[in-house]
Amino acid sequence: MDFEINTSVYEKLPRSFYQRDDVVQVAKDLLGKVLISNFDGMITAGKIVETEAYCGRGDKACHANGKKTPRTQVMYGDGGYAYVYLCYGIHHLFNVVTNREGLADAVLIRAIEPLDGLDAMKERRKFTKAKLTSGPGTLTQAMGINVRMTGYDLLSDELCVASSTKGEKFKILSDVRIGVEYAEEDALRPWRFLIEGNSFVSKKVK
DNA sequence: TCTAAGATGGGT
DNA sequence: CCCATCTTAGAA
Repeated sequence: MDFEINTSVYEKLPRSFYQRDDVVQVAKDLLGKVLISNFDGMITAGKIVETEAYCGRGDKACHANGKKTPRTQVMYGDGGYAYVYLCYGIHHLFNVVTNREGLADAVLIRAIEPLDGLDAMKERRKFTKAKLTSGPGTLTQAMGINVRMTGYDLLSDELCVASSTKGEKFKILSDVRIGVEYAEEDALRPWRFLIEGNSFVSKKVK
């Protein structure tokens, strides 16, 4: 499939999309949108098919749950910037910072359906037979996203999220978030969202 | 300084 | 099931 960075087809989401105060709604609205990266002369793009919401106030699963540290600083900034952190010393997980200055919410992007730059993705994934972009750590590797991109403006030309004018209809499924069992009662929040029937999600719901 | 834990992924 | 791998946060 051809993909062109053409504003008549793919339009960057405006800052106001990210600045909304309901991070759960933003997580749902990010499904179906297109994540685009342009690093090292390689353009890659994919449809977002799975997300998770994290709220900075009262959510024990969120890194910035009341605590402001060097790592979580960017989440306290304005919406529409990248928060990328290293997980288990190996995986770079990409989040979209949402809400306004001082309100540290974010949406973790957990899986994409590749649309463009398949060769670059496979090369970056070292041609393994494993999953290409179905998981928060694999999609970042495929798209060349790493912790150095923390703070990147998502309205930039290197890394951005755009809407497709195709307007496909789909049903949204929700489930508990993955890997946050330590968060006690907050682990039960059904804040993982995915596109029903899409085969590129990281895991099916129960 | 020291250390345990972690929003995972891939192989056995 | 097991483990690679290393930053971060919080404790001492």
